[in-house]
Amino acid sequence: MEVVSRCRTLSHIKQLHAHLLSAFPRFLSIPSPTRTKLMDLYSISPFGSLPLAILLFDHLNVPSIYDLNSLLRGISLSPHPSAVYSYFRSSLSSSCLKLDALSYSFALKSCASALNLPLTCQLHSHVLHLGFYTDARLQTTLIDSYAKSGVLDASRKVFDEMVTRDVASWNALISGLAQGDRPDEALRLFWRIGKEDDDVRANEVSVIGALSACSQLGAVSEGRRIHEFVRANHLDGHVDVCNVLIDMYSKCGFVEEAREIFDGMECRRSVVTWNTMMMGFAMQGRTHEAMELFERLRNGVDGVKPDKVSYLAVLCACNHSGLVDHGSDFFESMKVSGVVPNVKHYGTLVDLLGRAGRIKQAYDVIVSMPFSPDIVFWQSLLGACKTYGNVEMAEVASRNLVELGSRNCGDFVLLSNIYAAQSRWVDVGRVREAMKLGEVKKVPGFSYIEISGMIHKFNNGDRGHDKWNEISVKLEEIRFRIVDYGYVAGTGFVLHDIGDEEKEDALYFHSEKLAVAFGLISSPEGSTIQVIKNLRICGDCHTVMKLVSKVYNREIIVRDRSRFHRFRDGSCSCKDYW
DNA sequence: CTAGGGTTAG
Repeated sequence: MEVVSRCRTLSHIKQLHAHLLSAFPRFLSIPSPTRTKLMDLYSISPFGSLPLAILLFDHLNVPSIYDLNSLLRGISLSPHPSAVYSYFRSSLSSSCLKLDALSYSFALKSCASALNLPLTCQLHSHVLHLGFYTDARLQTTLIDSYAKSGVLDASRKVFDEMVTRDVASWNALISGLAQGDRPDEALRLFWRIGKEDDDVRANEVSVIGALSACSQLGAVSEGRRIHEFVRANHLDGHVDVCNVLIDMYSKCGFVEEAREIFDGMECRRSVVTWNTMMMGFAMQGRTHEAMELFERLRNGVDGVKPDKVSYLAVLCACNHSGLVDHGSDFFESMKVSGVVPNVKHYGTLVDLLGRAGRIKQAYDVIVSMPFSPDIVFWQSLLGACKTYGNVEMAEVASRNLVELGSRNCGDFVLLSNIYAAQSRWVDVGRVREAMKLGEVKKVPGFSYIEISGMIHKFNNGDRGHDKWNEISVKLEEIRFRIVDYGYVAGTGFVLHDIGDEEKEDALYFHSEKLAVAFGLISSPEGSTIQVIKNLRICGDCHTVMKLVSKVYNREIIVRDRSRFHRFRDGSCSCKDYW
């Protein structure tokens, strides 16, 4: 058995197998624990020997539950984990095999990866009937399966019902909440670790979940608190923890701090480390630094090579600063180095070409790609058409968006604005009619803003905010001051018009306007206003932000998806944008 | 005898 646990490569396993066959006449006569262990090795080894394990299993006259479980384990780790269920099902009807908690655990895991919610529920009720429900690891698997199927309340329920919880149970729920768009709850749960269950301490997985929640919220102060926790508990020796710290600081707008972590790492950097750092620079438009890192990576530092995400990062960096030719070169060199471009690479290339005004070229890429374009491609092309006033291509893009079933009001508004810019009012009316008829989904706009360590969430047209009176007074003031400055409000952009659903453009701007006004009343003069996770920065909103930064002499940083816009003294770091 | 929780991406 000792020899078995030392097997590290496929040839080791095969040697062992041969050795066992020389001692025993047949595979079937190898005594059970050893035989099962051998199967287990074949089953879970990362060298593609799972088919061999399956072959051996099918060969067994009387497989034990151990044999079955080691097979299920291997399949659940393979690229096709849903195959677990066919073995599971056939064993359900077999009389000689009694499935145990472990078998259910693997079956549940495969449900989660297949996003099969009904089956998850069914297995859950089996588990209850069979009396396996008290098994903590099985319950953790249930939490995870429900979370991956998007039913976080069910995960919570299982979590609350648990009698004895360990770190993994906490982590399963924290990660579930963080990935399921409920980052604030994830953070609250993180700080509860160790407070109610004795002997449970947060570990590296817990902080990874909590930090990824911070990145989503753009909550630096919270992130710093967790960073402190990481240092105090000596968790900063883990590469993955460092990666998430880099990501958190970058996504909150503090690349410098991300860089400090990157440079000061005591453990070896992985590709993910490099990619995360490059993405951080790309988001901020610091293209040079991103490209420099890419070159170092290409020269094989840290013993790692660029992968598809590395190429994506460098493409994003080029996109952000409008370096079309560099971007195209990277795209070509990626193909040469054997990295196959995927949707995201093509998406970035198309966006890059479109923003640079090479609309026809962008269109040619879309129609000649090796796969069919999704909604994002046409949205990106439509955005470029708006910038360059290309009505013909805008109509092509819109037609494709409708065909792909887009219900996003932004797509319609964009087309309408393109017509409006050409004074084609009949067409504008036609688009607005179509919006009313076509059940176009109104995007619930919201944004987060951080002011002295506190995160505030603003909803679309949020008149119910407790500072509403002050905010509305401030909005009026902003309006007058920027009008004095010579700004003429364009279509739909009326600062005091919050909550007016009749004006489609207003749909986008509410939360930004609220957040900026709130920032101006709540933060000390001269300080930076950080608006995080905005709906969309476009057109008039961009203009107004620039003016506010000049008129009020304040820096405003806005994160719009994967881009940071830094408004300062009347200009913006995103020059290629509008 | 075996098991559960994790980071980068248009």
